[in-house]
Amino acid sequence: MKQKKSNSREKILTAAADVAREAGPGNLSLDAVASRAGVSKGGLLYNFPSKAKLMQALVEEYLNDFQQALETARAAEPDKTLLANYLRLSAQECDETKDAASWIFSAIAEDPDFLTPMKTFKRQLFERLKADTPNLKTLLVTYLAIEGLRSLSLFDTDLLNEGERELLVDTLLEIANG
Amino acid sequence: MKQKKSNSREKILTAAADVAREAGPGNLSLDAVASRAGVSKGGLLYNFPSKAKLMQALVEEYLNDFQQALETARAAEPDKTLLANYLRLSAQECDETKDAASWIFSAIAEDPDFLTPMKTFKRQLFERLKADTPNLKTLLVTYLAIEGLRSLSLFDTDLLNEGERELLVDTLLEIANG
DNA sequence: TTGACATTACCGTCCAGACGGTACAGTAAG
DNA sequence: CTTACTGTACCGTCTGGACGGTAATGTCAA
Repeated sequence: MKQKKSNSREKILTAAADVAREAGPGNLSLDAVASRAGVSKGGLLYNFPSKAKLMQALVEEYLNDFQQALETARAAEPDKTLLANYLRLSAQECDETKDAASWIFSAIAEDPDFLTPMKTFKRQLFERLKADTPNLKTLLVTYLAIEGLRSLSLFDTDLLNEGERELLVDTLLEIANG
Repeated sequence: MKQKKSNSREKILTAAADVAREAGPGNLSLDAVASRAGVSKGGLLYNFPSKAKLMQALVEEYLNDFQQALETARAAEPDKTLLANYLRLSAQECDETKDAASWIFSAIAEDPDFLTPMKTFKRQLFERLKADTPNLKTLLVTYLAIEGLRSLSLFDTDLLNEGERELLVDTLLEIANG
């Protein structure tokens, strides 16, 4: 019964991400989100009874999307290892969505506990990777490196140029497949 | 002695970091910082004319400390490469200061531009590393991996156990020296 | 030495504005 | 009648920071 929902929910969620990016992570107010979404404040509160619920939904949606993308990638290239799929998908995500995940800082500012689902998600995925990857060193180095890349993109630090990023990802995939 | 030693400044700075950690990044209020530092609000505003200045000082102090630690480490072990020194120092920093840098999120919530000094610092250091490291692949992989480790510790994600972290750092140093 | 003034380093209060959230009446569609 | 809102009015709280003191510490002239 998950599939119902008005399109307002989706509009509000993307509006929240937009406001977080444009107004800054600390200025994510319900008023701003509502007006950005073209919805009244009452309407927002109807869909998300509190700011906390909105944040929660933001995190859950993000996690869902990633999971789904991972499964899709895995189905599309079953010959590749899970690690290789994960690395490529993450690199791609960092590449395209410039700082789309800036709302994460809003969530942290509101309450760091909102990240708990992300942590458990990461832990589960890491366990899966450990079970699937024969060489622990390989996993550690490549996983952490891609985590570093994610960190740079999250903080909007353009430290690497195009060539360097490409070289890095290629190298990581090489290591993962070696 | 031209340098007036008002120890209030230092007290306030550490108090700010403490409050950020304990009350959460989004609840860093001047009142809380002042009372935590054992200083009145007026006194706080005397030392830091605005919240923005306080944040700025926090960032600058952090950067100064790191730079100083790096130079010290370099002087102590001149035979090691700059990269090796950087990796070890960063790993150590992630290890001991659990989530001491939680105030960073406060700064971001206040205004993401507060991170600009950190970005330029990183860029300069990275340029230095590039000039000093013959193999670019080596630099990219190890630098990003340590950045990943820093990210995990910043977000307080205890993904790796003691052995894994040790294995990772050893491997990185091996790669850097290989 | 002393008295007068200046600066430093801080105290404590007050306030305007922003924000999350509530309440409630209305409405258009199915 | 229910669902999914709109719109307005409102409340309590929190927060940055402006402001007016004030005690201690210099500084300097007589």
